[in-house]
Amino acid sequence: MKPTTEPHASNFIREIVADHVEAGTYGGRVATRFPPEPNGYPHLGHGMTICLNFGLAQEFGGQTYLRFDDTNPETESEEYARALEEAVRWLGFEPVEVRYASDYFEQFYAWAVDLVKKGLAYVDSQSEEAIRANRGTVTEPGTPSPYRDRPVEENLRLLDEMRRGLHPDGSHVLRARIDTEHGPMAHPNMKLRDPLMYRIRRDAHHYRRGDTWAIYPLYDWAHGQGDAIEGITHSICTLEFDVNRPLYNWYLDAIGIPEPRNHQYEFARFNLDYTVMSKRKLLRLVEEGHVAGWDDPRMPTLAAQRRRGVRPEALRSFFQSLGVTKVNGSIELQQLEYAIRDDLNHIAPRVMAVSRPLKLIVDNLPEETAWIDAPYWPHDVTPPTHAPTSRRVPLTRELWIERDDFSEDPPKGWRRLAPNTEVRLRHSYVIRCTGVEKNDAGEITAVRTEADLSTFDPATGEGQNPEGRKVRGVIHWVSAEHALRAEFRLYDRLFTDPNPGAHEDFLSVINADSLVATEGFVEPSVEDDPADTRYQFERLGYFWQDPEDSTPDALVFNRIVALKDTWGRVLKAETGHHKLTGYDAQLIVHRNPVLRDPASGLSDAERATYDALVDRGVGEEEAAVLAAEDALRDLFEQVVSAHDTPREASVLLVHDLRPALGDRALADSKATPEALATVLRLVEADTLTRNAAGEVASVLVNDGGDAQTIIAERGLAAVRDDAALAPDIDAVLTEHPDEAARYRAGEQRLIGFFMGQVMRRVGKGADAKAVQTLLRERLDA
RNA sequence: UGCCCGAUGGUGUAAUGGCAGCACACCACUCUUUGGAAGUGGUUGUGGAGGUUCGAAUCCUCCUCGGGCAACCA
Repeated sequence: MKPTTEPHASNFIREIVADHVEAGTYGGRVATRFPPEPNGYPHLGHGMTICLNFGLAQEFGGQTYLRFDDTNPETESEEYARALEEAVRWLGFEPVEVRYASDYFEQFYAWAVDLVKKGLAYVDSQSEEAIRANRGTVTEPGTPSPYRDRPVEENLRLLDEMRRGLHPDGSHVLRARIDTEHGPMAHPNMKLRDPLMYRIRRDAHHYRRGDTWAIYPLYDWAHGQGDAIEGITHSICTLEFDVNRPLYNWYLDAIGIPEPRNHQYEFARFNLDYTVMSKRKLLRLVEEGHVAGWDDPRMPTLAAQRRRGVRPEALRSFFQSLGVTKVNGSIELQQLEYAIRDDLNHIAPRVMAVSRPLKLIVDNLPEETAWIDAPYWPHDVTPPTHAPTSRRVPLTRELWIERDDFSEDPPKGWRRLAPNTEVRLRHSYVIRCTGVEKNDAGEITAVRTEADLSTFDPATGEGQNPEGRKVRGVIHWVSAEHALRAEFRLYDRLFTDPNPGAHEDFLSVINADSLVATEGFVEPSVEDDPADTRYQFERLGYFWQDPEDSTPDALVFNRIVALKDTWGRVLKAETGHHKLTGYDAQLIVHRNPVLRDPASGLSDAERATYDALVDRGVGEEEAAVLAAEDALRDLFEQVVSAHDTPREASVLLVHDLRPALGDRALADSKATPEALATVLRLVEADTLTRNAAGEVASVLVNDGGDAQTIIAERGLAAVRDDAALAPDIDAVLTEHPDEAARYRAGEQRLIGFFMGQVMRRVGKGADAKAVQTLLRERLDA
């Protein structure tokens, strides 16, 4: 495996893959796929999926296919497919091969014929409406189609005719014929009510297959099979497909794909605040002209982020920071912005630009231009190798400064220029404001200043503070004579509400100021740089030239991301303007504790059983479980008849045996009543600790056998005498002197830490009470 | 309302019965020729109620809340 720079943060899917690799489930092989439908431009969500799939395979020495899920000719196109492919490469990944679901159509069809022959699929000739109506609802079962038992020969003939385009759209479909214990068309999972496999699209033109096919497979009848054909091991998709998983497996069973085969795992897609991510909504933004196109830098598409100037490194680190879970949530914009800044900070040379110019005149400077050798990098950034470390910046009497950097009536905390105050010109003199010039309208047209010539030496680039005073403010500037004219495009969030999708019309919360274009100036040095140089314009943010619109004669700079703005925060707080990011206080619902009857959910008959159990000494919670679960209660009675301690038996069965079962039925348990009774006897006799009893129960469930043997084999017999425990306790105390000191200093809760350490050393046989007594004795001594 | 999935500070995510940690955000301070970066410190959390256990974010029960599923979309 080739080492990567970014560490692999773990997540639940990675754990599964790692377990499979270690267990050799697929012979150590890992194969993933990125399976987009080419019906839209890829966005950040796709980026996450790309990084997950490719990253996982990369880490475990596996491979990843790019597979276009092009089963719907009506919405898909070559343009989208190319954009998707480009996005993968831009993010830094190379598919082992590019595949198309449409290349598998012949194989899918052969499998479909096979299913028909097996009686597992049929041609349904109901209308679309009838099919929908007969599917039932989430709460009511559906009705089997009158064509469900159509003879195999007829199905075969019709399917062939459908394929050859002999039937109009909508006249027939091919459906899977799924029988379960719930009866036909009655499974609580709607996906399992005879799902459609093929629909007729006679006149649709597929962008790759042309007109060769008159029928097209649906998602479920394509995806798992595509995975199987490619030998995918881990098929990762988003959460909403979890209900499709049983069908995914049903189809694989039906066509006879043996284990070890592809399996589906789901994770939560992420939402980003102040953004929409659905293809439909993005399409509307583009088509209705709310943005300039799919790659408008305000869009969450990868093309847009790229054009904006975001680097793939930043996105990869952002996705990494997000993690992979099954929790539906929303990411704050700052998390993305942090990743972008963090990436740019160490690769972007610092230069000066003025986005909203104001003329400033330094009256006591000489006429001739002074050229200052100004460092590209701040003291705390190590420049990339081979990067130039400085450039020449012209200093003249007339400069442009930022309009926001001067105030006639500065607010509290102002560290910029104001009448009679001093400020440092970045890389140059300390200047003092001596006056302002205004036009007839009273607007400031120029600021007049004088430089303290002792504070800077243009020849050496050395500067020092004036005698006895510390100048805190620093402002950036460009020479009015030498600066290059430029347009600056300042981007902000596209919406004013963190969750635009929650509004009936998401366009109602569109941010009118999401793009502000200004005319300003940039220092002349940029003229000599490669056009794709990413800069930090000091005190403004990270910028680069727009790759579409910028030309040497008409420079256009995109603001990739603003700098973190502590001053802006202070100002807004003081002026009472609430930050856009502020959330409404969450509604706190205080619920009164209610006294609950554990038996409240039981039927009358179960209630009687429950009462009887409680009378025999069984705890209420346990009694409720036993009353509701007949099989478990039968076992309970058998255990009790072997050893008559109902309370203890109920605890063992409900809290130890049942969880050990997991998803399996009780019938799969290998634990005999007699063995369980023995466990109870041993606990009663203090030969077995309660902790170890759970362990024994778990082994009994999985492997059967008798309690005594298991205890002997695993060394689970109770250990409680001081002599046996002392060595381990002493060892733990010696290994953790710091914790011991903290405990003695009053951090009593650390007893839990020590307990854990000792228990881990001795094993489940250790008697917790004895350990604790001994531990306290030692620690208090 | 049937089935499925989920719930840890404001946000994202760790802790796999044993010290509730990390990052973003926020606040304060240090440093600073970027109100950047960096550094130090701090505020804030296991949805609720019971149960099991020496010990529960973790296991069990019920409740609450959120999401998904009834396209000839994927």
